[in-house]
Amino acid sequence: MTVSESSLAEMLRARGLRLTAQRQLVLEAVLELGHATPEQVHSAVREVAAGVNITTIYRTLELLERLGLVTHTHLSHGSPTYHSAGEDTHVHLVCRICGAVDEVDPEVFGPLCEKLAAEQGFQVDIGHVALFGVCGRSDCEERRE
Amino acid sequence: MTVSESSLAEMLRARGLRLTAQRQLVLEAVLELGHATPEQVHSAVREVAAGVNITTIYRTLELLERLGLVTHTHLSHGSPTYHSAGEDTHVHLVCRICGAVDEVDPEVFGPLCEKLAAEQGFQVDIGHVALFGVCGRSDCEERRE
DNA sequence: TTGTCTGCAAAGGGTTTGCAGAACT
DNA sequence: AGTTCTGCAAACCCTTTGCAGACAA
Repeated sequence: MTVSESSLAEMLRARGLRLTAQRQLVLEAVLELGHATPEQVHSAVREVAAGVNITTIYRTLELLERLGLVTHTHLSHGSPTYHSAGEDTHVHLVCRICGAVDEVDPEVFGPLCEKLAAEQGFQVDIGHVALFGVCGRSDCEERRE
Repeated sequence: MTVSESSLAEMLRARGLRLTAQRQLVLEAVLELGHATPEQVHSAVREVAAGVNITTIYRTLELLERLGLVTHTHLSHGSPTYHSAGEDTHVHLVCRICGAVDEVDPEVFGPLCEKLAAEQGFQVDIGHVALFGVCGRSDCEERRE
């Protein structure tokens, strides 16, 4: 995490941009939360710095995405969710019943991606994939959100 | 198409609901358009019946979905797209560059689904799947929307 | 100091809701 | 006639934009 913090400073500097408390806090929040909507990031940041505006969250998430530090995915209806764009790329499994979001190794997608590339010339963007369905949890129904 | 029309009447009647011109038009539009946002369905319906309100489109799409006649998917940012819930289930490939939406046989997903079911107990909802990536079209860039 | 960043307020797009009149059965 | 459905208008949620003051470099 501290690694990303310092690289944030460097990446910003390299582009003539500035390191601010807000930017550090937003990045930290995304890294900690795992999958979070702008709203959730906002809440997390607010716990540390109450005055931060939601507008800043949106602008900062966009910036961090341009810098390649985070990515977003549309896990279902409504707001997108942001997560770190680290090496640990993963595919999302979203449960239609309870809303749980599981992650699976993109490895599982290998054969499929190759097939699509070969037959359709389509390059799948693995980090952006979300599969909807029903999770196998025994308490799935109860967890319904 | 006429088949769906009459079954629409039956399905509605069976639930004490009513068949209206608007409902027939919305269903027709979805069937014809293939993949359409509420906005696009609205435009299509308006060409036949000018006075239909966007509110009615939303309410009708929701109804048709409850009846199992159509489904929706989130192909990218913004509005969802609706399509018929017929037998021709398909998976969507959305190009991040030009926005094209291709369809592929869900067959391709068979092995993956089995693996996820076996290893994670997750039942993938095939009709709801959208994969993002880059299509192989030679004129992809130019088609950019 | 200088140009970037932030907060605030307001606008914008898409979707939903309340209500009274219109329409289906 | 009795309900359901529709159109209209307004409310809502989420996101973006304009602008002046705050702040990093």
